[in-house]
Amino acid sequence: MSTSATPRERLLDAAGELFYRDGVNIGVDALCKAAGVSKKSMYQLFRSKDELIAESLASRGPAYQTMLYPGAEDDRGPRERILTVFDRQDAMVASDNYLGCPYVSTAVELKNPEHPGSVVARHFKQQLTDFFHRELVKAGAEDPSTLAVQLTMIFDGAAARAVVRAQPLGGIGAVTAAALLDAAGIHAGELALS
Amino acid sequence: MSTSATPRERLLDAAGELFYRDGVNIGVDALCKAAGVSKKSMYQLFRSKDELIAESLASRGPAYQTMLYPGAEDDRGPRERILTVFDRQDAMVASDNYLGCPYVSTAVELKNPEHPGSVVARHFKQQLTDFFHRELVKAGAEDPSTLAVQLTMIFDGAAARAVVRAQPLGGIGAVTAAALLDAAGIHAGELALS
DNA sequence: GAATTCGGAAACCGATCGGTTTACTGTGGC
DNA sequence: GCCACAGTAAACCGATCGGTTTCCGAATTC
Repeated sequence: MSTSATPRERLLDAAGELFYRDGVNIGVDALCKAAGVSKKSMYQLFRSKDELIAESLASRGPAYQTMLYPGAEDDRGPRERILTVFDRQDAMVASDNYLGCPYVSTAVELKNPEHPGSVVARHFKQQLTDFFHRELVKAGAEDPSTLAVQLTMIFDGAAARAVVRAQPLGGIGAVTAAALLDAAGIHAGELALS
Repeated sequence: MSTSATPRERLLDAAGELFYRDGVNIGVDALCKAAGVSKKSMYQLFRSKDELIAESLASRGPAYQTMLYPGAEDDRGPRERILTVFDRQDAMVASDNYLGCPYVSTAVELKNPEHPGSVVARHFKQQLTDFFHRELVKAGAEDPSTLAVQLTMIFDGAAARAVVRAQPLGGIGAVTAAALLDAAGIHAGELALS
């Protein structure tokens, strides 16, 4: 455990990992011990455990999205860029300590949709839908809004399937997304004719 | 709270509701108080809280499936029978105290896939996939196994979407399932030619 | 009517919960 | 040297955790 990072960074990192691995009911004591930070420091850096939950979720966002979304340098077509998300999710799911999408899992545990952590989760899901939507518009999809939501749903469905450890069916998310894109007439390398 | 049912039934009912509404971390005291059962009775009816979790999940199964699956008296085609599941899910999701599929949510909270409750959840998901599979075979689907898994995934994706309270898009599960069935060439009222 | 069983109420156990407080150690500025 | 600050360790708070035990009342059985 590196002491180099600031207490705040160490706390956010440890919280991100422990809330994911053990659930949001992990104790504050265990959290602080893992982060090498005193409870006193934690409670003057964050108003409450609930706020730490939300902030640790939010702080994971950029790295998570970078891991999931294709970068701007990927100049393949929208279809390929969309399917990249599902391929990368498949890779994460294959890890045996995968416990579902951190945002959905946290929202499930929190139950209360008004909880600051739930708000962050909702925001992240919207960003995923927005990414799909942008690509679908580029591809000239007929109904990009509906299709973007459908793709988000498949993403979360694939994650749920991994959580319950249903018999693995490799790449099922990508296959399903591809089927939906096929049905919408969105083919490889294709851009909207304009 | 009815005192008519046996302590075991009252306990299973209360557990089914409270574990769903408040999460599996709800205390045994609160549980027993809600059920009108003493802790002593609880612990001689169930070995542990974990066993109660599993048994209450299992006991909900039949009613849940009856609410979700079309009955044998529904003699419409496989496509309609499959879409019925999604329509009924939509109705459940519309309730403002919907907190996701109880089986997936519990598995998410338990984290441990070896937990007896997780085993029950996995079993229920397999039963849903099996239902889809049977209908798809009746419809003469080309690849019923893959398609059944895809439909299960859409089911769980729609539930996840409701949990994070993403902007509601009514019937999106049914629409997506229908799109997948269309793509597979499974049309209304159609039975396999044999 | 006596004995036995069932089950609820509640005390009890050590551990942990979220959160606060005190006391102490380092490290920087000046 | 000295002061102020950041931060850790640990005690402390009342509440609750999963689980066990004791006690006692209300049935059931013969």
